[in-house]
Amino acid sequence: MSRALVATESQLGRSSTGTEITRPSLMKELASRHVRMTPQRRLLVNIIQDSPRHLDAATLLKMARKHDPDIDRATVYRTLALLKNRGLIDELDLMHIEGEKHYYEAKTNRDHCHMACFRCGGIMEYTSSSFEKLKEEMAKQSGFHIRVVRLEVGGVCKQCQKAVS
Amino acid sequence: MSRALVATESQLGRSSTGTEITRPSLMKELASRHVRMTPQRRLLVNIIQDSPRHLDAATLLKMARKHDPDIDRATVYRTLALLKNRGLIDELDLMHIEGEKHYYEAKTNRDHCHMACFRCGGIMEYTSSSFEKLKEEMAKQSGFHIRVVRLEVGGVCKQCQKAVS
DNA sequence: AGCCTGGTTGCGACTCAGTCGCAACTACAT
DNA sequence: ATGTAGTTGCGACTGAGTCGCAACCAGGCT
Repeated sequence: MSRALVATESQLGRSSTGTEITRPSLMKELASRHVRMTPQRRLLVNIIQDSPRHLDAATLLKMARKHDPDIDRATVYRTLALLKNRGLIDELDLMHIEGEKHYYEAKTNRDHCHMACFRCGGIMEYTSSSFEKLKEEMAKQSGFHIRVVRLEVGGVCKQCQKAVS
Repeated sequence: MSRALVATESQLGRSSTGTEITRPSLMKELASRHVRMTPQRRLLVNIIQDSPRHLDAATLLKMARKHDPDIDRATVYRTLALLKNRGLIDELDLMHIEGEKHYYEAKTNRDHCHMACFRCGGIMEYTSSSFEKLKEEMAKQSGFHIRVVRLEVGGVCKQCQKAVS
């Protein structure tokens, strides 16, 4: 009932716990909304969908170029904007642990929090029913219609605390 | 006990509710930590401390130049970094509602959440004991030592929902 | 299957936030 | 009053992201 799910990832990789968190198919979502599909978009969307880690625009571009060397930076940004505006991906800052860039991930069925370790740079994901309750409470008390929520935490992870610094 | 405090601000101004949220003196904090004080820092720190709104670096620079026309951009950034690293100010994105810049505010005694309205651009602040509890829960369950928390919400505020769009 | 057209792409030039190295300067401990 | 480590202003730089434009093409229509 109030079981928390904690997933660790080393560096910026993301562990797949597979149990509670699921991601709807971006391609299907786009098709059902009659968004025009191009080879470039297909490529980018698939990379995002399948990525086990949080991607920034530059990394996404690099990965895409392995399959289509001619794909452009602008296309990457435009596709990310498209997905973001349609609420299909979330944009993260991950506490700017590696500079000012943004990270993206396919939206999951449950909102989750990202905890960034200032020592090792690792990112942990965290979901709990308390988070869901807080969201509800906020919406109710403020009358706000919530569209996106971003909860990010910076600090030192368990492992790095143990390690004598 | 679980009373929520909701403060509204028009545009990017911030309403001072005065009741629960307080801000310790930055100047005193810096003095007690033996941070070297220069006229430039005094000026910037005072502006930040007294500001009723969330400031970005460019605005802070502009305001500072009214008193010291020679103060430099780099000094502003360096002072912000200094305050941030010492945990005296919080850095906010406010959901990038006005571009990629960052906003800053003197750290308050209680963490609070920022709710950004995509329609009117207004920012609301929100504190509640549920938020405090969630923080505790996260720290406990994950073993993370939390240093900074940022909870940001994007959506449509009460007023803008009423207004026929 | 072929055509049309509005949406999409690649390109190059641009903006804007933020950083850095360096020489001149200064807060403050002595 | 002095010495020096820390700070400032400056200018050049980086890196993320945007924009206007001409060429291109997805997909609806025939």
